[in-house]
Amino acid sequence: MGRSPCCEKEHTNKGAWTKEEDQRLISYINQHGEGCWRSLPKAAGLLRCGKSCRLRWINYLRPDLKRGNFTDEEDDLIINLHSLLGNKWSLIAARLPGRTDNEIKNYWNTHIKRKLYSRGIDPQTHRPLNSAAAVAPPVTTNNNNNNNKNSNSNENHSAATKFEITNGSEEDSNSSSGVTTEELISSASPFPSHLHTLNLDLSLTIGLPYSYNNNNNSKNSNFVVVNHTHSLKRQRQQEQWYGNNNNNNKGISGDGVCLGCSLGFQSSTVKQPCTCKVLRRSSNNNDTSSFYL
DNA sequence: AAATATTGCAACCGCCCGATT
DNA sequence: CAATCGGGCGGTTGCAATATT
Repeated sequence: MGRSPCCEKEHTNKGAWTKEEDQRLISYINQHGEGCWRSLPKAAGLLRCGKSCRLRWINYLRPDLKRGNFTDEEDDLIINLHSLLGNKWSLIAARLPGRTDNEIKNYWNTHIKRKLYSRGIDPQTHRPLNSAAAVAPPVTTNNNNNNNKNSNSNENHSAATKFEITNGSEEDSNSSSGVTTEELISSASPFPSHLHTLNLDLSLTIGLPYSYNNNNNSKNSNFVVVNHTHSLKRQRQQEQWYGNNNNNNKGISGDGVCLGCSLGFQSSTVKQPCTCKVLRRSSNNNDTSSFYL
């Protein structure tokens, strides 16, 4: 039954890759192409897990990677795509040639979050921070701002296209809604798909329902449980951005949700487990969320 | 200049899903 | 049909580099 194990874990290297390992991987893939990551390490003479090889290649060694700083246009595109797709980094990365999901994820966590916070926007909900815990009316995220040098006239798109994501958990809301991600993105953009990397001017109105509930999670539930524990690192970061929370409940806000949770932080370590459980409502069949573009 | 704190990012972990046996 | 794997993904961690005290 089944297959043989992926790799002998006790005989694999971990940690940072050496130049020699990189070279071996590059030359092997140049010769044989990508694929069959399971057998690649042995064939390439690497003492690495296939997964590790794949990750190294995709995130670092691939020749088509665009290294270096993100442009303002890329920033805006990431923000807009995130408002549509959430933490679907691979989908977002697919719209940014030369960028990897890992890179975008890191960039989001280290730069864009802060940028949005400084603008008074909750990076998880893309709503103004002071309305984060309330059921708020839709907020328009309009890219025709001062930073956008490519503000092509886009008014038709602002009003013309409406998406309804009608199902499921955040995991794959598109697949079960009848609207594919590709359609979603393509419809959102006034440009051909190959130009989505830049000049994408999404005037978004996001009307996700936003309420907390204490229901238990289950596969068929309409709710997604986000069980947070907060790393000290993130906690410090958060305190730095917003000031210390002097609440005696150590960050638990009045509605029973700690500040970190209410702000959408989802990191965790074993050091500081947070007992707070946030039930974040997802869009589903009975819970239509609309995007006005 | 040294110690300490913070930041950024590469890499790992663990889970999920479809494919395979 | 069940067990198992491969590939892929999102979340998290470890650590080097950098900034601050």
